[in-house]
Amino acid sequence: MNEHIPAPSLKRLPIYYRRLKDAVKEKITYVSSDELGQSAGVPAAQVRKDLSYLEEKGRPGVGYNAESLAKHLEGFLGLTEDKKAALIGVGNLGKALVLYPGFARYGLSIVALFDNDPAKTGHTVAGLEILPVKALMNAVPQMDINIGLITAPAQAAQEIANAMVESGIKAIWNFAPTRLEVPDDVFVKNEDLASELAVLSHYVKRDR
Amino acid sequence: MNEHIPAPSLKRLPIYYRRLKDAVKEKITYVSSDELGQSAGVPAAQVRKDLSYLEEKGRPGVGYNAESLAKHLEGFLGLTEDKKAALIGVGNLGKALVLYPGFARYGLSIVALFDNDPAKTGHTVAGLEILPVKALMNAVPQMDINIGLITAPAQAAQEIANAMVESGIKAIWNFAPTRLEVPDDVFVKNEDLASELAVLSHYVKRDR
DNA sequence: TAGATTGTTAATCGATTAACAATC
DNA sequence: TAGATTGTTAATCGATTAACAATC
Repeated sequence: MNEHIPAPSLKRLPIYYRRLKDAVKEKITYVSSDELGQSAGVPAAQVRKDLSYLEEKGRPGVGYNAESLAKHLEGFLGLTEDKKAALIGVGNLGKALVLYPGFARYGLSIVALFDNDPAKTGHTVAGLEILPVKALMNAVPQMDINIGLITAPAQAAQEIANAMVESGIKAIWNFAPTRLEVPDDVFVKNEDLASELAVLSHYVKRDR
Repeated sequence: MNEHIPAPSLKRLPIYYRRLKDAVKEKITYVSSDELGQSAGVPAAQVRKDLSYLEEKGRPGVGYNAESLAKHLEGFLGLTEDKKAALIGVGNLGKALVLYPGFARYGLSIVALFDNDPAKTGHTVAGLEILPVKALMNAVPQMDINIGLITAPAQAAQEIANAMVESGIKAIWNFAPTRLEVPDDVFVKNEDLASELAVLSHYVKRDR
């Protein structure tokens, strides 16, 4: 209830959210924990446990009100707040994330691009001019940026993280395959495609 | 030892691997579990436990032989085998993954692109012609493809998965935000950026 | 030998799941 | 009322961590 929600539960909430939005679109009023569980591949009990960390309650014998729970999740997950992000490292992955329309649905907009390569600065991607990293310091307060995306090579990542921290960013989404040293009050979410690939890779190898 | 390695352990192995390769580059012969742990943000005991699922042993009082353990991990993770992938859904995310050079390092090469949008088929990305999805059936055995990447919209994902299964693909990396129904012998790794974003988002929201 | 670090066992921690009274 | 499904507690499961004898 008032406990801290575990990360695994938190990650399932957007899945439930999508299922609820689908239900709303189909004019279905109530969705059961069993149905929500199927969308995420977990048992109904898990869903109920996950939702027990929220304030919203279901109706015994009926299920959860799709519209109301979806709204609640929007608030809880912060989907409606406009989260503004700066992206540093405009390589292929960086470009893709800028052009990826999927983030907007979850309230994230990338509003500024940075790169230390002079061959890149000045150019434009998705209508945004690529700025030198030293411009970050002013841009963060000015544009009200609260998230930093690192899509630069591993060697450059720590230096970029330092610049982000210095500029006042408190949440970093790190796509570079390296561990970042940051102060305790800065949150880092590492996204390591190689780690994920390892699981697939190991499976494929075993398979023959 | 002969137990099945847990997924969390498996995901840490590529991180240790990178640290070992760095050590090799710097001509360091031995690396301790403590050093490996620092690169992954876990305690030394965790590293030793993770490595206990492999055959390779460390030397008490000394550490792990960097070159030898790196080699072993390459084999265990299947990094050296050329894993060939077909990518279906050549939108922004799809394009990015095709152009992303990071995969090659882990033995994955995307060798064929598919899309059902006739406006896209025939065009070329990274030297690969985009083919209609119905061409998958022949391409998989012909090109020895063993992994399928789905970067299409959610609505199209299940149909694409069906085509992949029918063509003989046994491992699917699904970037579409939906759960796929597949036979038991097909492995699906879901990659849900919205789930990951939820963790960041929730943190940012709390933060103010 | 003394110091360092391993491999492994046992203890701990935290997440998942089963079970069921409460309730719509 | 009968049937369905919730919220929550307790049991289970599995991963992490501490501890330490073994060993280089």
